[in-house]
Amino acid sequence: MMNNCEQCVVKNKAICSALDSDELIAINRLSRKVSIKAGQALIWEGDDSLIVANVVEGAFKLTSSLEDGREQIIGLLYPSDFVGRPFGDKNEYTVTALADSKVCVFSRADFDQFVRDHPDLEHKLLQRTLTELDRVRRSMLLLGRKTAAERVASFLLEMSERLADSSCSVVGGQLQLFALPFGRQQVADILGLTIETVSRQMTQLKKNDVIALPDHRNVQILDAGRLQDIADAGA
Amino acid sequence: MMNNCEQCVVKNKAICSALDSDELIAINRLSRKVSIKAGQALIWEGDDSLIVANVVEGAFKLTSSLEDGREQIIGLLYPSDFVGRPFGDKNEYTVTALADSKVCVFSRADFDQFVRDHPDLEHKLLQRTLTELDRVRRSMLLLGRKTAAERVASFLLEMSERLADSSCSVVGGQLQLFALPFGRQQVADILGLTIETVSRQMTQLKKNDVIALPDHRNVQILDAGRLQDIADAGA
DNA sequence: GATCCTCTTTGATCTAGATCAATGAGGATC
DNA sequence: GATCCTCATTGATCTAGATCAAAGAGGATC
Repeated sequence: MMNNCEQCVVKNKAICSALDSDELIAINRLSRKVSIKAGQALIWEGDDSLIVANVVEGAFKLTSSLEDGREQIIGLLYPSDFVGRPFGDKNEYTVTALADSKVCVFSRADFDQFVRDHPDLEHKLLQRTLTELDRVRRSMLLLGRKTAAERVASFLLEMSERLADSSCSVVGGQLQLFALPFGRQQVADILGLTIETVSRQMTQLKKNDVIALPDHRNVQILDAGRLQDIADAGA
Repeated sequence: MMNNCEQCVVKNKAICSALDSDELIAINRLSRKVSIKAGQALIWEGDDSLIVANVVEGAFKLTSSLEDGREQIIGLLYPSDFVGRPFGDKNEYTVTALADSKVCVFSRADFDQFVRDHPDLEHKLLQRTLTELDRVRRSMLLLGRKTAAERVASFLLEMSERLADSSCSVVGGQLQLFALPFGRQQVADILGLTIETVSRQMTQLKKNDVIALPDHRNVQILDAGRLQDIADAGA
């Protein structure tokens, strides 16, 4: 079989890292690698939960929407992240590729069974889920109580941290120059704002020399302390 | 020992239901029952995660706040719910009793170890965490994209469902008359609104005969269909 | 290098919900 | 049953951010 776990690029970071080589061979038999084009959906809100997967390459957004088209991004997924709803019957959100991506897909039934038989794997999955829960709760404070300026500042700081491991010019665990993996509309959908408000807040930060914007996608943090102050209390 | 798990009121609903009687005896040795007065905190945001617990009686709110006092309720806990952050070093939120309550407390280190040795318990914990994650994500859509009217309607429906198992006059899995376990300010903190806006929305629903308000704490749903429509799209 | 196209910025105006300010309505306590 | 409380409602006003409406600003494609 071609999709061999042994040579998988995320085998050390994904939940599979809990498995030894015999177990990897077993789970490999249950999986198939699938390519997804940017914009294509992997899972639909409201559908039965039939598959779960590991992100191997690319990026995904997790969204939930209202009938009239209002959309909220409720999560982002990067390589080694786990996607889908094990041990449950419905998917409560849509998962869409933000860039051309590759995932390692399992049927949910197979996966559920395999997890029950491998407590170490289940433990990894629990840890991931707990971490994700913490992250999601943090964004509830942002969505419920923060102003537009605070939201944008918090977002830029989180992105600089989250993208940090994949690059170079790092100061204190934060990346000082980074490329946003999405456009303004999607930033707006993450922050519960409109595209215009996001744009205005960014230019404001630029005017105050807190950040620089070499182009639409790239952001450079000039004054991380100031940005942190704005994120926490709008100062 | 007095706090015997065998006679615990939540033993069939809490994660402990995964354990047989020998295991219950073992976990009993690790636990102590603690009473908490309404308003008292059990866990503080930012503190090291030293304890975890099961709610036995009462209710708790889970909050996160900004320096200037703005507060967001990011979760609610009822009897049989699990509290705390296992397998992690910090608590990211404060847990406060909303009513006089009882919890069954474990040291986090003991609990972590016990869970690792009992995969069925870990599985229950994972299921709970996944369900909670779904719930929290649903509220991200509410906080990020719903109007005040939609938020209040969604809230009333969720409360009627969540309180349903503990009472009588049920229609289609929903409780038609129920007592809110908290005041208007806390409803506002759940919905990311102000107390005045919540109050206005409630009187509006009353005027339109969608709900009745016998008194400040009690709510009666008169037209569940209408309420559902309002919750989903503001109709 | 002109013509699209899509995405972003900027400006003007509007409005949902916040804020400010009384007023009402139980429920303890004396 | 008067005096405090605390909490909820109602009203008047204000404002952050939405909405509406142009104008830039790259990149593709020809």
